[in-house]
Amino acid sequence: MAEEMLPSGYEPKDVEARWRRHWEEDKTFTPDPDGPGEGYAIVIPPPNVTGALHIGHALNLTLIDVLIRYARQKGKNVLWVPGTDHAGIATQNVVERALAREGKSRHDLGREAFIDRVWQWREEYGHRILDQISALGCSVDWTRLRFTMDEGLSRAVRRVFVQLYNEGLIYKGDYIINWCSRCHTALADDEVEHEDSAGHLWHIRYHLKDSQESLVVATTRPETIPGDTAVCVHPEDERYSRFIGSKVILPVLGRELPVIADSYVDREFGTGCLKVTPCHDHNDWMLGKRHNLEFLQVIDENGMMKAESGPYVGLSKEECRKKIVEDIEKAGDLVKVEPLTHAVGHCYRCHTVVEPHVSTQWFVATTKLAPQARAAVPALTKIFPESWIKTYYHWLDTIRDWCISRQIWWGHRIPAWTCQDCGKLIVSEETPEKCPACGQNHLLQDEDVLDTWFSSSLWPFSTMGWPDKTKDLKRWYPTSVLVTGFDIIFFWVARMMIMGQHFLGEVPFKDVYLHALVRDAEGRKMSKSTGNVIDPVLMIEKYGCDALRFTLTAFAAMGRDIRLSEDRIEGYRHFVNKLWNAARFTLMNLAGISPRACDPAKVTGLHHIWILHRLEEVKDEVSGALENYRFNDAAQACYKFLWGAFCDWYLELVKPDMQSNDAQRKEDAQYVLLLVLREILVLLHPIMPFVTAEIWAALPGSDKYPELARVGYPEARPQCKRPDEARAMEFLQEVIVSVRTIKAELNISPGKKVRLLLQPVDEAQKELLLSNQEVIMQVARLEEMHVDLALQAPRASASAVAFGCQIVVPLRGTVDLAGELTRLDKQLAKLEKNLLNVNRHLQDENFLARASEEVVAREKATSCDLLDKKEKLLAMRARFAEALAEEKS
RNA sequence: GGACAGUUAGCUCAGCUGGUGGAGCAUCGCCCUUACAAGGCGGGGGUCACAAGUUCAAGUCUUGUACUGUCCACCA
Repeated sequence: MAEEMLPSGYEPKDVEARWRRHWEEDKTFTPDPDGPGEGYAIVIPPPNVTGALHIGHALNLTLIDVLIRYARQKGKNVLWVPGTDHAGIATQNVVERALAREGKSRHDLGREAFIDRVWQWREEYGHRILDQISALGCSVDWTRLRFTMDEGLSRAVRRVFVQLYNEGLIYKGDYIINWCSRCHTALADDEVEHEDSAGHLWHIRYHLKDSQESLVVATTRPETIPGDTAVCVHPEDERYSRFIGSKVILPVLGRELPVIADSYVDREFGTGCLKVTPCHDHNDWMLGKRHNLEFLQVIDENGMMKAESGPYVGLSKEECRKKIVEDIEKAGDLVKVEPLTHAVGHCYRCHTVVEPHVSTQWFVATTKLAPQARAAVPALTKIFPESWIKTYYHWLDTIRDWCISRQIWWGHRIPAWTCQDCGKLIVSEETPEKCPACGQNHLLQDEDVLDTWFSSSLWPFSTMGWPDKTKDLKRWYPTSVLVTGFDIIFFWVARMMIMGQHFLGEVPFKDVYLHALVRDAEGRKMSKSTGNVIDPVLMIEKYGCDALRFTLTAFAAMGRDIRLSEDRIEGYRHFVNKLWNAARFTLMNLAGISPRACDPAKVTGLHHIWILHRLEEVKDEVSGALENYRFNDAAQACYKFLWGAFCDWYLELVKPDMQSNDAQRKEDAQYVLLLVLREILVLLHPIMPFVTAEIWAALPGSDKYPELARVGYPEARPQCKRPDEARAMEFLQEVIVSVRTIKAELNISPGKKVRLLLQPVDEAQKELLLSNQEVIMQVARLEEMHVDLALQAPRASASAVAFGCQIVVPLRGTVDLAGELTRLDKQLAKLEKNLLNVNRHLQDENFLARASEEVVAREKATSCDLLDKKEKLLAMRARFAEALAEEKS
């Protein structure tokens, strides 16, 4: 590929496909655990196997890939494990929907056939998300691809379950849990989404048993009345204190209920009188336990009223609500109904209203495990941005035990068996042959499967072969950083911390970087129903992967959401194109040469010294930014350097060198040009792997050095840091810009060559101007340049001042002379404003006394410069005004 | 009810340790200058949400207010 000319337009599609194939076949990203370099590992947040790449994944994966590729450049031994999650409920739902289209339910198939069907589905569609990860250019190690239901990972799940059970940290019990009657399964607390919804507050009269008096309770759920087993008031509520200990009659059903007192009750809310339904409300459950109340379940797992509800048996809970309100109204006990907005729990998967439900479930005693995970932050694991630490603490501080059993089919089946003969519960990694207690073999495995997040919580070590003592684990655990969205800090991050510490004795990652959410241009969440999704796959097709990646990186400022719209991606495609064209220019001028050894610190030529100086700066900026997860800064630094310095200035400045007959001069320029391009390609490669790799391969002599994905981060070149020369270059740039501005503002065509007269402040400046005369003349488009320490400028001239040097462009009759006066006045006004600001400080005694010497000196210098410039401009303006007046007369 | 963000140019956002307000896009003017019109050059545009405080000096630190957003929480 070497030394070919690049085509005139960058065609991402072919290029990307070619490099992807190459990297995969070459196993470029498969590390050797015995290889050199410090270990650096990131595990992918495993996307759902049913998923399609959305923009959130794209952001997440891009940022990880940037870190991963950068770490490789820094000589680390880098592992990125890819994989997918079996996503229990989500996947089951997807397959069930497919079945429904055939008019079947999973029950028609039966458990085994259904699970086969899910595996089949995975075979067919599970690679889609993986292909998309690849399309995004992720440099994962495909040889280590994992799936949470793999044999190895399943073994890890069983090992963890059994050990926790034996340690008493997993237990089985009757509890009130969140029940989704559509998914037909328990949900963990954080799988319930609370949403405000408009409801009603029914005020209902409960008559006292032994008196004519009554209590009015307020409820949002009258259908649970049959399950009431007490009425509760606040112990210090004077309105009700006399009723405590007496009995009330349950409306319609007529049962007797005790009146109890508990400070849990909010006296301000409703009537201050609460009906207690222990089986159908989390708080009432708590009250029931505390006061030893009866537990009466009246709604079943399908949302239907049970026999215990008496006359309402067989109704749905919605029908029951209507009916029971009618009945109470008929009896004259409905005091009033008021509208109420309150939070109602919904299933995070299917959005059905969640019903608190009492049932037998398995739990992990996270209350016991949480303190260790809490203590690890920030000592062992740092969280970026820090603002999330509090949230992390708060969640662990208020955690309840984690309900891990799910009444679905797709997932890790709980490794627990009950002996049908003697009732013994056996928890074992392997399927037991017979009951260890009675020796019979009538064993029945628990029907439930584990919460998907159970296997996810093991991901950092299960993917590395645990529980075996593998080389990978030794080398790469704990991982270096976890990069993920803050939305799964509880689901996933905290639980990985818990499991990692418990089973490996070490936190699973040293850093956690929580990135933002990607929103649409209006700041709304992207969702299919709103129709505002930006499909990353489509963006890659339209604009190329590198443009998408650069956009996401450039917007990834810490702790802030990203508002993305398609035209931003389109905008950054221009940047990709700019790089491409800069490379084309470079190659044009490098035809036939091969890189030769040369000491860049010895190169003469101010523009070379300057660009090499800037290159050192940008190298520091990029590495500093990436090491602190400041992705946007890294992208910005590259952008500014490539476009603002390299393309806008340097490429223009070397053109005269390239046309020169001086072979040495041309060679030097070629050398520096190639060097700078190569290093900027390396810097950009983590963000834009494809276009940079493609250009790299086309550079002269590319067959002699490794491909870009294997090239290290450029070494610092301290001898090239030359701030004084860089400053001198800035002076020349300002001279050139001044000429351009004069032309533009006086309507002189930019291509029109003009005469330039310069009056430098001293010999050094004069020398500087003279030695760069050719460049200035070309870039500023001059026909003549005259430098004179004692310049006698013609009065009819446009003028400016840069670094004290007077810049004069004599005007001929063709231009609008009056324009120059307004131009100068505008400049003077701006100058005056600045001067006022600076002098306000300098005239303030407090400032002079208290500000640091350094600052005072700087302000004084600025003031002098401004004053000098002002005087020079004023003098020029005066002479010009005279000339103008003469001309008029 | 608690916690956490955000409020800077028409739009989207940078601005880390306090020292004369930046970028991209958009806009206006001039240019086909042999890498790039997906481009070049130049210009215009901001009492940095509001108020008080600390300081010689505040977009930057403190407190409060307003609005926006997110998360958590059992108000029946």
